[in-house]
Amino acid sequence: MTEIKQSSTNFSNKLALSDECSEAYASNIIGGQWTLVICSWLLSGKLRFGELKKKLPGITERMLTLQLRKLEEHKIISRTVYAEVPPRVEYELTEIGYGLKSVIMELEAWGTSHKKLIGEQPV
Amino acid sequence: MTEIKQSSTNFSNKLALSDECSEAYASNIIGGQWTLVICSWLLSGKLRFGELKKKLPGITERMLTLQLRKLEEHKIISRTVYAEVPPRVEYELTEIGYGLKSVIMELEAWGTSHKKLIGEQPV
DNA sequence: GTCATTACTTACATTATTTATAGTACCTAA
DNA sequence: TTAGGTACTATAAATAATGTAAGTAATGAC
Repeated sequence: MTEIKQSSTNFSNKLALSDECSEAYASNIIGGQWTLVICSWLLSGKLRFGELKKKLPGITERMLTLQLRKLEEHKIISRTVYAEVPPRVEYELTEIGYGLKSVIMELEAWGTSHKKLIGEQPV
Repeated sequence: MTEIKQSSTNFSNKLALSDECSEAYASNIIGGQWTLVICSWLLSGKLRFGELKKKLPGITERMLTLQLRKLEEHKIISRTVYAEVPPRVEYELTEIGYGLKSVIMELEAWGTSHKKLIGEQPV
């Protein structure tokens, strides 16, 4: 967020990886702290800024804004502003955004079984 | 890596999210810069430290070590040391680690189509 | 004795991401 | 006139992740 330093090694590493590995590319896009959770909420329908905020306990408005902007920039969500007062802004998954559904489901399934495995660990 | 500050807001946010969202949990585990790429290389068989290093242009030994340690800690890979000189260490996916295959494939598919979509964007 | 090889470790520096806190514009309703 | 709701923005600070550079142990080849 804020500003990325395009001369950093980190930047060029990410670029190179993204270039040759689609999974690294995808991970860079959706890897943010709240990104996937936002998407998974949006999977069940459009939501307003304030509604998302309520669903994500602990997120700051700044973080939510940043993540939404990033998602919008990557065409994963669309943003609709209604010229009302007080303002109303709705966020909705785009088609490619909705395509994340299977990714999210796989991740969720894996996460669940991993949690279970670790939980079973003999102490 | 290094040390996580367990009193930070970030830490408790991650904990809370991981707790209620398996996809956020999974993302925390495999979200590292090189994690998925390492796993995807290991999907096709065990590899030595030096072999991995060659396959990941740009990674430093420190980073590779850190990521491997983290993966090992999460039981995603196993580490076998052969008492030889010079030393030989092999890394291999565990069963749960191998379970990441479908996650990786979904991510890769999504990444590919996203790349294509963005590439088509009218300038 | 010296060098090469391998898989690391250590100390430190830099960059990136996340959090904290306060403030803004707009109109409405009291 | 004042307060209130909504969706933000600005700035600074804290935390986390990554990178740089150098060094280590063991042993066999020379």
